[in-house]
Amino acid sequence: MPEPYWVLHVDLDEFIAAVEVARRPELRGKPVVVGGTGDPARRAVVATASYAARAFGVHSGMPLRLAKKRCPDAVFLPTDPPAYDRASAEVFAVLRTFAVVVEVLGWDEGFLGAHTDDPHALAVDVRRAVQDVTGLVCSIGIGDNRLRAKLATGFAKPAGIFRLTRDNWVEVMADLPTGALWGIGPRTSAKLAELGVTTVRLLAAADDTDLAARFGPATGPHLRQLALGASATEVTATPHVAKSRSRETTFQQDLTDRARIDREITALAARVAEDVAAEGRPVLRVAVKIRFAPFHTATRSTTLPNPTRSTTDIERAALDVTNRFDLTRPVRLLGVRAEF
DNA sequence: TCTGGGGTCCTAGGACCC
DNA sequence: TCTGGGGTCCTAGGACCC
Repeated sequence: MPEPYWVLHVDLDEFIAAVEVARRPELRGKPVVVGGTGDPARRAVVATASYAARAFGVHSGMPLRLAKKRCPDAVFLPTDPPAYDRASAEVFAVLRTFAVVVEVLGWDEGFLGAHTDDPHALAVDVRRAVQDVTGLVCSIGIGDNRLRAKLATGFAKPAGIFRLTRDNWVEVMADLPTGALWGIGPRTSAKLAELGVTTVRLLAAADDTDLAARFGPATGPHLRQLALGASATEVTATPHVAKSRSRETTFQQDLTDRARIDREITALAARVAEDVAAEGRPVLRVAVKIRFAPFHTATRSTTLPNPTRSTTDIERAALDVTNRFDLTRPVRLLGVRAEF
């Protein structure tokens, strides 16, 4: 009899903070907040907070200023993406030593597809190997599909292993708010609540026609599938091919000078062109993103007359698109994106 | 609590064509 | 006369995730 197929979701605990602590052992166990330049007075957010800092109510995505307020004694560190790239590569190298298919989801998480009679034993082995080789601690979710494996990890943390399948789905998930599902965020959760759908159980029992009317023909019914715990099972090692490349900057002081805006757009377009050149694929569209003070975001884009890899073409297109905005309001962020 | 940076996918309206 | 219906592309925005 063939061994059953399992999906494992491996997720590093407090990854970025853990990488920083690994090279500064004196910080172990202390509140550590990594984000921006490490200066909590500047416009930036928390990339990762250590568990000790989370105890003070600090979490990812929170403005550094607020993190400083909640946890004044925390050590604030700048982000160092190359260091996280290296640590991530080490972790995935360990995962690939196992007889599994490895799919990268991000710096600090991935899926494993495995044929095994004992997924728990496999998870124990993987967790030990990752810690032995890299010093980093991970949690592992075991599922009979991708969604359940991913959600299981949330119950496994920190440093644990949890199994979520069709057998315990209702018991574990049914009474949780819809926002507990992977793919339902605050907006969708609030809209569902307007329909009286507050829990996973109620969403699972909702009417597809009603959901389609509110969320669109594909998204509506898809939401109910999430509540049933249904999802794809396939894990693929095929490397991800980017569909776009972008660069954006939030300015410490809002921009009002038009010439300055054009210079910044040109610089961003040049950086994007550099990234694109490394990719070697021609660009089909160019988009510009502008966030006006206090926080309203607009985008404009254009399909290029001809596919191009040329820096000047990309810069010119970005400047043309920029011209289509009303630039009388102060600008907080500028971004340029190239699509393949 | 004044909210980064880098991505992806879906929706919807209008243009345009047959 | 002022009107069908389907298909596809373009564009802007919304929402989500790490």
